[in-house]
Amino acid sequence: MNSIDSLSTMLRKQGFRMTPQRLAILKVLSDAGRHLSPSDVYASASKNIPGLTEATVYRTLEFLARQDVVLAAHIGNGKMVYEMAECDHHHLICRACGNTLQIDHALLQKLYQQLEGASGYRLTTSHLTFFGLCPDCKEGGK
Amino acid sequence: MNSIDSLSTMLRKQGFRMTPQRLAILKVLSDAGRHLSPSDVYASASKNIPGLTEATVYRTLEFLARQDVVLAAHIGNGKMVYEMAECDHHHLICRACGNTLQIDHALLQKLYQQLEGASGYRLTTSHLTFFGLCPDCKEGGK
DNA sequence: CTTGCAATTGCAAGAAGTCGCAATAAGGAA
DNA sequence: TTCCTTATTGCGACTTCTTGCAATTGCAAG
Ligand SMILES: [Mn+2]
Ligand SMILES: [Mn+2]
Ligand SMILES: [Zn+2]
Ligand SMILES: [Zn+2]
Repeated sequence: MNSIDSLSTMLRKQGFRMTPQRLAILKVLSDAGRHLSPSDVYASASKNIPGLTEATVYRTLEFLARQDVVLAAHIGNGKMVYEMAECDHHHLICRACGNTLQIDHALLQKLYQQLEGASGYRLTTSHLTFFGLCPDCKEGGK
Repeated sequence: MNSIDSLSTMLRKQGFRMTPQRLAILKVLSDAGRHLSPSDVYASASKNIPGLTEATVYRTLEFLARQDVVLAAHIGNGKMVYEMAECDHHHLICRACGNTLQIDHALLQKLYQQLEGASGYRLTTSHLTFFGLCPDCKEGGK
């Protein structure tokens, strides 16, 4: 649990508290290694934390996202999803068949610099979702 | 209502029906000229269509988005928003103060071509939301 | 080890959004 | 105009997500 331990230490230094609920939710996300919905997280984490409520799951996921510990995304299935913030990436999803592709953030690096230069903003988004048609679905549609 | 008339004709040709509900919702969006939430649309449109239900508003907005007549976005206030699809643009929003900036799609044109080339997908998203810190808020935070 | 404060939780109510189904009605054909 | 097909609506139940508040509890200080 090295990663979770060091995250805990870091968060405690910021004045936040590491409750059993937070640790369990962090462990679920860390073990899954993929996008999970709040109800996925609730289902797994409540096995170890019997009294856990869904409201706490929602608040914890939002908290972890604000601290840049997890990434949040709308991937078009009507539910928010979360995952540990490890590699910087984005998603490209086919509107027709749902096929998805990861896009390395490096590809957007130049655009980000351009946007920062033009706007004066400091960009912090690092988990975009692009939609389109995959090579297979492109054929039938057009 | 030239624009709505021509949209109606176009949609009818595709086999869709232009109901009073759809026309009223389209007029609300067209008159507003800005992002509206489903409940904003419902509040305005139900003045002219007494029996209108929120479920119909949600379904109509989703329908119009799928037909590329309106653009949908999550702009970070917890509610979906919609607007007529007129100029292609994106949004850059300050996480701290909420200040927003429009970004012309032309700035992303090159990235889109790059992504399409690398993935084989045909990209259809044209209403992204970027988050960051505006020049003012950047100072205090860092 | 105790104590105390404020961060966090559970609870419960409510807002936001989705969906199946039967009734309605748009609009093309006759 | 009338008829027919089927897209669309209203309804109601349900899922997803948010929020105020009082009770709990992490954890730092003594
Ligand atoms: Mn991801
Ligand atoms: Mn917009
Ligand atoms: Zn596809
Ligand atoms: Zn700002």
